Amino acid sequence: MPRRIKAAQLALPRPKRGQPDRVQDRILGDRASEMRRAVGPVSRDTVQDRVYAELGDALICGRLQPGQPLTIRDLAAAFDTSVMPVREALRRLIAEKALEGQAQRSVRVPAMTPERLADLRRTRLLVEGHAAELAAAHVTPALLAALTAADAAYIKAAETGDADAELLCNQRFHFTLYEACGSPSLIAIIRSLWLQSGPYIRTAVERHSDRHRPSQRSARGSFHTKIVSALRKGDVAAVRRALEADLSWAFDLLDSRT
Amino acid sequence: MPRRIKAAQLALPRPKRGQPDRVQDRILGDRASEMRRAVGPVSRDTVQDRVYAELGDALICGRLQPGQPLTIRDLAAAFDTSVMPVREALRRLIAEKALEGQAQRSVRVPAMTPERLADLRRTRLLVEGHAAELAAAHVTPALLAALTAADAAYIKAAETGDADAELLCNQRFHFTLYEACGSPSLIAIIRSLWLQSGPYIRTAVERHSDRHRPSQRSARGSFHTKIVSALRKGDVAAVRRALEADLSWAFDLLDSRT
DNA sequence: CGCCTCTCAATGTGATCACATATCAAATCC
DNA sequence: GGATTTGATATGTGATCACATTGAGAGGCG
Repeated sequence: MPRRIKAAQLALPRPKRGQPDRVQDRILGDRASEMRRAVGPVSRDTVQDRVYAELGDALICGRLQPGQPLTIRDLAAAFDTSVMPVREALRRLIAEKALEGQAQRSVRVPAMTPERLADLRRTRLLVEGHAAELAAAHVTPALLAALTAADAAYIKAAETGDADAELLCNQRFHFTLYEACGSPSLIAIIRSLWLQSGPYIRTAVERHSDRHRPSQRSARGSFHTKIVSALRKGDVAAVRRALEADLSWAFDLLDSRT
Repeated sequence: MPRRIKAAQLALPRPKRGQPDRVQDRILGDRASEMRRAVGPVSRDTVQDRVYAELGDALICGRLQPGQPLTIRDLAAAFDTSVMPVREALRRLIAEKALEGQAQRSVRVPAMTPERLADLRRTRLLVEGHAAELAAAHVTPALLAALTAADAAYIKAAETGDADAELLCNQRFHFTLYEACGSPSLIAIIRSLWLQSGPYIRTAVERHSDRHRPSQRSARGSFHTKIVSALRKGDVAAVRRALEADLSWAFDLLDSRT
């Protein structure tokens, strides 16, 4: 378990040290940002929003290992900012249970225990299953097209063996489905659950890739395909069953050798 | 809609202005705190933990009105601290969707819309219904005793017409049940949902109290009693039905005249 | 009279300093 | 030699200052 946070884990857009400029200058003074501001009503990001988004991506994609400590000053150095944006970003992630932090103690990525794994599995089956049913209840051709494309992208990524790409495509497929459920509260809950289970899921995916040859790696893709075909038929119950099979497949990999 | 936060809304333990001491001195140097620290492994609270807890209570009990703006400096003055603890407490509540805040803009208690109400209702029925089923699956005599006592306390509070006491007893009854479900992730989700719906639920309860005489105010208590008796029989499905009736009763009051 | 612009106070965000606590290792005692 | 204590360093938390953005009201123009 690495004691220090490595910049590579965060996939930083640009560490760009040596220049004593401030991040807010780089972002707010950036020509691209100015253009975006002029073009559309884009919600003006703050620095802490960027830190939060980067850390969230790192968690969902499993670039941060369970149990790893995250110190404010190290992260601030990695993002080349002061401690303030990091403090608030960590506070948000702790509130969403994506990180755990006791008072006056270092923040850590939660450790993986069998109990926690079983708990997350049960809750995800409940919430994501319901979201899938809601989405299936008012399915549109546009949704089917988007999911078909996302499914194809996932299968392609899985065959290459690139775990990062595979996890990203899996995330896109699922959230394309969930965001069609029309329930902001459910979507927020699901996002929190993904932040919590991200560090573990990567282990499952890599374990599967190690065991199987590229041509056999599309097991999960077949679940996605089943979801799409059930949606096309309008079979709500079958959509839920296929989604639950997909989730259970990943969690079963973790249970088999924890 | 009040533009300024009134200290009474927060039920502050002690504003105690005039003395230029710091809150952390009052808390950490307090004799009671020192005793607690010596006695048990109590998680040492920080100032932001206290601010967070106070604001959370105010939200769940409906002392903050939907749409009301909360400014960092006003809250800091009300709590007699600097802005730092308030900033982090608000950030946590925003992350839990209990408050809404765009970048560079004031934090507000979310406004009540029919869509949001319907969304919260549906999600609460799903999640709290499931938690109740889990709790019913392994019910214990201790749980039954605790719920019976909480039910009695609620009915008593409802008859007095004290909305604050009634809401507090209702909260205690429900969370006594939910915490028996054994799922940390579900409990965290439910807490977030209560923070979100608290500002609206108070309206429902007060509306009911206005319409009915004290002797008729125990409508909700009868739902609680039904939950307990179903639990005693071990009838899981009936527990869920009774809980859903309780929740629907409150939300129906809001739908009837929004 | 209505709409626009300009200005100023209010407010959120970031940076930096100060300090108490936690953490870890070397030193000490039994 | 192992457990305990005592240092020094690391780290989270709170306070304060600085600054850009927001929002509303006064003033001016069509």
